[in-house]
Amino acid sequence: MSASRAATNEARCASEALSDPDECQPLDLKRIQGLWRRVERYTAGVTVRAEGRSKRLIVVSGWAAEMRILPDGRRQIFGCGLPGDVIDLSNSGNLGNRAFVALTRLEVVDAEVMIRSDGVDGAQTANAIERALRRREDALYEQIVRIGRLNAKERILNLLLDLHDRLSRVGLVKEGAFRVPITQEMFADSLGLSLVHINRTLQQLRREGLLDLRGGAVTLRKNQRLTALACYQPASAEWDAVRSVRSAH
Amino acid sequence: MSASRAATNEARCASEALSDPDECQPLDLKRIQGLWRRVERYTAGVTVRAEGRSKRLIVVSGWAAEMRILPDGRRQIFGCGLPGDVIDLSNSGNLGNRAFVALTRLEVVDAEVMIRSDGVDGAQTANAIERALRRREDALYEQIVRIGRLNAKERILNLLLDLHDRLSRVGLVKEGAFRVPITQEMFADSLGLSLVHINRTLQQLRREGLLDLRGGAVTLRKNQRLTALACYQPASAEWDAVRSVRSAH
DNA sequence: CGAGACTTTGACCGTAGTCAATTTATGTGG
DNA sequence: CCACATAAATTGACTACGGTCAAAGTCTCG
Repeated sequence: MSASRAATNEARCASEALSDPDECQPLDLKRIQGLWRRVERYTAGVTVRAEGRSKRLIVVSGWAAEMRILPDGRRQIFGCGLPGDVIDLSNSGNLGNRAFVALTRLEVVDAEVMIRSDGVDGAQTANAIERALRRREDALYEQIVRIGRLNAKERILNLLLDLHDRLSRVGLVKEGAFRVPITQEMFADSLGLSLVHINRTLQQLRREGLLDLRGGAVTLRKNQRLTALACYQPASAEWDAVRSVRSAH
Repeated sequence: MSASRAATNEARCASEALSDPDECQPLDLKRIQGLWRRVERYTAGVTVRAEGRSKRLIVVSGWAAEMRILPDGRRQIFGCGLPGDVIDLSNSGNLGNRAFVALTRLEVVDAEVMIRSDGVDGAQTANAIERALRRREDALYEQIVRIGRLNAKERILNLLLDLHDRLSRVGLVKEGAFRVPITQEMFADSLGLSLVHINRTLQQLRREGLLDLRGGAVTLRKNQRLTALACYQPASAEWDAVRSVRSAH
């Protein structure tokens, strides 16, 4: 596959990701192709830095992970940036540090450039990016529920279902299967578990026929048992919220 | 204490919280007092709803908690809204539900109203609110590290240090002590632990002389041992990020 | 004083972590 | 295309942190 051919495919991905199924227009493909020269490339393992351009990037192809390393070496992965996701490097908060690291070959476009180059539809593109930012924040909440209240099996299934749906939206799921360029160690650091436990739980899930994992590609056997086990449809929080707070001093 | 007197105090809190120590002016107290009639009040246990006004509120006094209840009754608390914090009710994301619940008597002001009523300094107020929103997002990351990679003792100390610093900024820490209107059950649901384990760990921390807990007020014995145990100074993430990713497929 | 919420304690269990070794990819250079 | 080096995945044995269940003790407040 030639480089330019790859470019076209990947642009398609980002375009679909930035368009919500319901209300919004997909981005104009030609425009993204026009941005071809503005694509930044990273190789796996490289940290994405916020130098000499805006701090918001759109992933065109590849995977990135946002993470922190604690002083003693422990690592926490906050989430993954997939094609169509926003990478927001304005992490200059007062609390500690975060870094985005490319997990694969990674291509990104400056969000500002994307908006400006969009002429008439600038506002639309800007909107799409706003929505992507909101999705990213939602993902943080989902991550908290995962590692805060789900057990190992649930965490893994929940994360895989999440990845499935996000990749599905950008056309990266083929016949139920999708690539996951993530080592079990990274799964562990994402889900707050140990490498060994991830391995054993994955095997258990395989034995139970809930998923299929071969050659870096995953297939989920989606059925009611799986989605139930994954706690994937978060229930409405407002029901019992009151009941369980009672008189808080 | 009369109602109007309370109002003055609480306005002071929000004002200080919205001003960062470094660059920004505190809000004009008189203006907040002028908003007195626009304050919304909730009693402990009530869910804050997004009806008939903007979706961003500023906490003037009291505590709120953002949480989700899973279908099977498990609960996850995402974080607390303290005086000066923003409550963002635009949680209409596609993924599940969240709710803000008052943990004490709670007073809030519509952020839009606050900005509009601020005449000349509208932009400044708007900025302060932007910063508060960013702090809130940062808090989500801290929460993920806490429940993802810290053990029970670390989680508790880390959370308490966080609360200490946030309350300190709004003048709610007196001689090292601050009120925490949070039951141990809520600590548990915030930190991803069980009620019983929270209780035992708290006692251990007390025996070790790391903190003092009496009558709903906490005093942290701040020293190097405590901050070290709490993993509270998040290290720079970029150091070894690369080392541990290597070739990710 | 009694009721309900909250905290504390004990006994026991189980999920997940640790350590260490082995097997299986994945790659790279010869 | 094979040999070696390195990263990843897998397995076993053992440990421990934290969960569960159940009961008793406190605190508040009407």
